[in-house]
Amino acid sequence: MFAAVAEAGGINKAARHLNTVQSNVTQRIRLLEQELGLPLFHRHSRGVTLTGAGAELLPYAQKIGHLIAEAKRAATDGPVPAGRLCLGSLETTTALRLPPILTAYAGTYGEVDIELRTGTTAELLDAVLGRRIEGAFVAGPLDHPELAAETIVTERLVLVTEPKIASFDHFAAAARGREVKIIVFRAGCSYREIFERFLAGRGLGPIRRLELGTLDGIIGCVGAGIGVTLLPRAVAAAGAARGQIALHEIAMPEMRVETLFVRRRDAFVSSALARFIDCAKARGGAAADPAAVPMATARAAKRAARGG
Amino acid sequence: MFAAVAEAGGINKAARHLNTVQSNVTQRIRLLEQELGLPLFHRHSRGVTLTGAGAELLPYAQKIGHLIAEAKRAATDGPVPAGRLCLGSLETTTALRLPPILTAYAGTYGEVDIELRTGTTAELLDAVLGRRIEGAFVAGPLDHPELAAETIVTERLVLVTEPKIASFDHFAAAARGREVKIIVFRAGCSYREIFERFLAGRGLGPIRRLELGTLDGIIGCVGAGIGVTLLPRAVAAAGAARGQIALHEIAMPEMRVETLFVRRRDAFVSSALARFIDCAKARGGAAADPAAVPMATARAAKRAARGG
DNA sequence: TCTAGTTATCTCTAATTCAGATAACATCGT
DNA sequence: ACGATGTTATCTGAATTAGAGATAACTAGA
Repeated sequence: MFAAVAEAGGINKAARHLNTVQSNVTQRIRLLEQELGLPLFHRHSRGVTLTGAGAELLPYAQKIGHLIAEAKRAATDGPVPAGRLCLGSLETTTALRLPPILTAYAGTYGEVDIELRTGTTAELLDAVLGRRIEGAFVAGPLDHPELAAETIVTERLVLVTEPKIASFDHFAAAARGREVKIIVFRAGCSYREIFERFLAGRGLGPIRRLELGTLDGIIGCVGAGIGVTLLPRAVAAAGAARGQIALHEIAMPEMRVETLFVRRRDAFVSSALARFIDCAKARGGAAADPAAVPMATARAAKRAARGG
Repeated sequence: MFAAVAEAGGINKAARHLNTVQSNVTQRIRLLEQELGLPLFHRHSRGVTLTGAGAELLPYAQKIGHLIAEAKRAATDGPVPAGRLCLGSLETTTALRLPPILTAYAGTYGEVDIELRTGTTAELLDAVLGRRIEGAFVAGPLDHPELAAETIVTERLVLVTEPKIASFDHFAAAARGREVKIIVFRAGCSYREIFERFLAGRGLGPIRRLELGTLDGIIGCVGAGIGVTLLPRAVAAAGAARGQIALHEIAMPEMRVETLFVRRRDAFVSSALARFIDCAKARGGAAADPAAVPMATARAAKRAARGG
């Protein structure tokens, strides 16, 4: 309750947030101050601010609160995954990599309710650090002392064009000085940033953007010559094998991107989360291919994508 | 309360330890189990033992308990040292090094109640790790991830004999095959172990031991030819300067001993403890010399000891 | 001056905690 | 076999505490 008041900046706001009334919060803060023998807040007309002693106490209160919540989770967690699992993922990863992972996981562990939110790498890392989600797929590389990361897949981005473009040089020649339309998943997609920097560095452009929500939509539009895109090779390979699109390797280090799964190092790993990470590592390489039936054929789809 | 029951191994014992009655503890454990929806203990006629879920919960409960205690200390701790300071020290250190530190500290910070317990290095480390004391003087070297250590003094042990023994070789010649009487502070004194290993390694002995509780007692006995001892050079130097005893250097790495002050790395450092560490580092080199008046002359005593 | 925001305090009810007494059970030693 | 001694579970009434509402007092800003 003390932590809630400190974080809300006022007893009233904290009371609303705690689903109780102001008088109650006031009383209990008063009792706490009495027990410690010193004031924890300065009261003024716009709320409260911490005193020195209060500032000393706050990190302990927060840690204690987190530990209590985590203790409950750890104690009630059984060997068989169950309960709610809150995860985060990049838009791109959600569309390209998550479907086979989720279908396999949901099929095996039906007792788990998965809650997924999408965001940028920065947003997701913040959510993980703030314990709002248990883990997230983000773009690497990453080095943070409080986070544990596992590489799910390392992929090579290739330029995807309509089939009649024979090589990257053809594309560059055609695009020089002319408008380039790029097709991306959504704003904030990390591939898009890489793509735009790449084009700008080559003096290609200006750029126009077209946003599409599905992988086959993007491949279809690219195949029809509406624009170009940047996709992991394995993801686009099936389309290329069907002659729908053409792939062009780009020899730049930025074209190697890795997808990581991150979680707080000090947080409890529920069995639901542990099995999810297993699942993600096992099936991370398999892309969502519209032609592939999810469950049993995920492995076959992966082989096909690589071979093609 | 849960943690107390788990640690005591029974509800009854825990109740006594918590200054309450058994029915109360039973009730609250029952409520906790009800809240979590699973049993935490197996009940049997000799008390209780943890279930799997209980074992998961215990470390959290302990951590939470420690954090609550520490939060109180951190919040109520002011910039001016006050309250109780629980420390530990080796017997030898207590006798040789602590007096000037304690008198200086007690003189400056009169509001602090110091509680001191003595023990071996292993006992003291265990007490620090178990949070029963805030810090302790122990013998180095030490490498433990949960402990922070500061070197208080590095000293060189010398053989102390009656004045008429001219050199170590004289002593060795006289002692070979004959009984050697060594004078030590108490069983468990780390100097004693070093000394006995050293004598055994040289084939000297057999050994007889005489225990004395004070430094000047030891020096007096050695001076009277009753036996020999091993002391830090700085400690024995004043006696040697007065011609009471003779010192003999021994060129062995084991004769370098360091005294460390250790504390838990993750524990809150009260201002009382912080100032004590300052004080110990500043005055750690000064030995307790019976001729020196503690307070103001501690520095002078140190100079004299070094110079002699 | 009035309004909208804040915290402090009082009061009454409901919930919880506490301590004691008792019951039920197992273990050990005679 | 039986009692002594230990254990936990349960019931009960008193004491304590938490909870919610109403009101007061205060401040900043319009």
